[in-house]
Amino acid sequence: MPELPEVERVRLTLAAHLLGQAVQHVRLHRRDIITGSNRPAALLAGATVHDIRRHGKQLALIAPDGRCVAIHLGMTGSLRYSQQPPNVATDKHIHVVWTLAGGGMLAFRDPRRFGGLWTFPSFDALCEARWSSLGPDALAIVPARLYAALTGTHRPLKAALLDQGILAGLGNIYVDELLFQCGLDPRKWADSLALPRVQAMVRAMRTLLRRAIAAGGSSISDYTDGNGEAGSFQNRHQVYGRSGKPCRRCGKTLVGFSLAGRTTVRCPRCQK
DNA sequence: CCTTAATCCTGGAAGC
DNA sequence: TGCTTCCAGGATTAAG
Repeated sequence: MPELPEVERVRLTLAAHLLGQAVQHVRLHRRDIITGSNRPAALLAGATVHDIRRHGKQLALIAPDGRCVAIHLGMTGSLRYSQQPPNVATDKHIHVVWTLAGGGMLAFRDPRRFGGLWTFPSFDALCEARWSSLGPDALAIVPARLYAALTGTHRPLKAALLDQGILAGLGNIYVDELLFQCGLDPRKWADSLALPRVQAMVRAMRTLLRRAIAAGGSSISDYTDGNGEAGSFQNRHQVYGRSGKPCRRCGKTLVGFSLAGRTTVRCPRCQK
């Protein structure tokens, strides 16, 4: 499940292959994976990949003239670069394949299809239609902004942190990990945190996300980066997926429960 | 405002 | 072994 660290990994690995490369043609195997024009030019055919940006969990491939494709990987989406053509005949989940002038190929694959592509004539149009409804990126947000957002909502902390309109980039894995790092109960009210605690949370969040990126992200089910490489941060998870196991800090049994419609794990001793 | 539940979808795991 | 059932979850939407 790609969250900020995984999407950033994809961005970094793809940038190395795609920036400055011309898109020769695009092969679309599923129309309904795309919102907006699905004409080849809208999918960057004939253009150069000028920039690859990320906001929260979303990516955008941008052409010099501003044309862009926003990509959300959803649960099982992947973008993979290769020198060889992907085998579309045997893999029914490859929905889009870009062929680059240099011969490289980029494939968008998404078995569960919670992800998708959105095409726009300009970067401004993308921002207006999609990114403006997102909160600040989790790596860029300043404490005062997060404090104001949390103070303005009366919900469990976990529910607020999962809300992409408040903060863009965290999903179920990193919210649970962050709350453990902060020693905070996910059920605690978002509007009960004093500013110093939010300041500490932002610091912990940056550290957590940077470490996860450095480790290549978390490969839980089938996540891999743009080169098909798995990450290793799942081996360093403190709580996510560890319900019933001993807390790595205090030894007490970690407790799993449902919160905000999500599987949640916390340490009853370390998180108050 | 807030909540929960249903929806989309497939593969993997669990149960019988 | 082989079938059925359940479950995972990001984002959106509807209903309470």
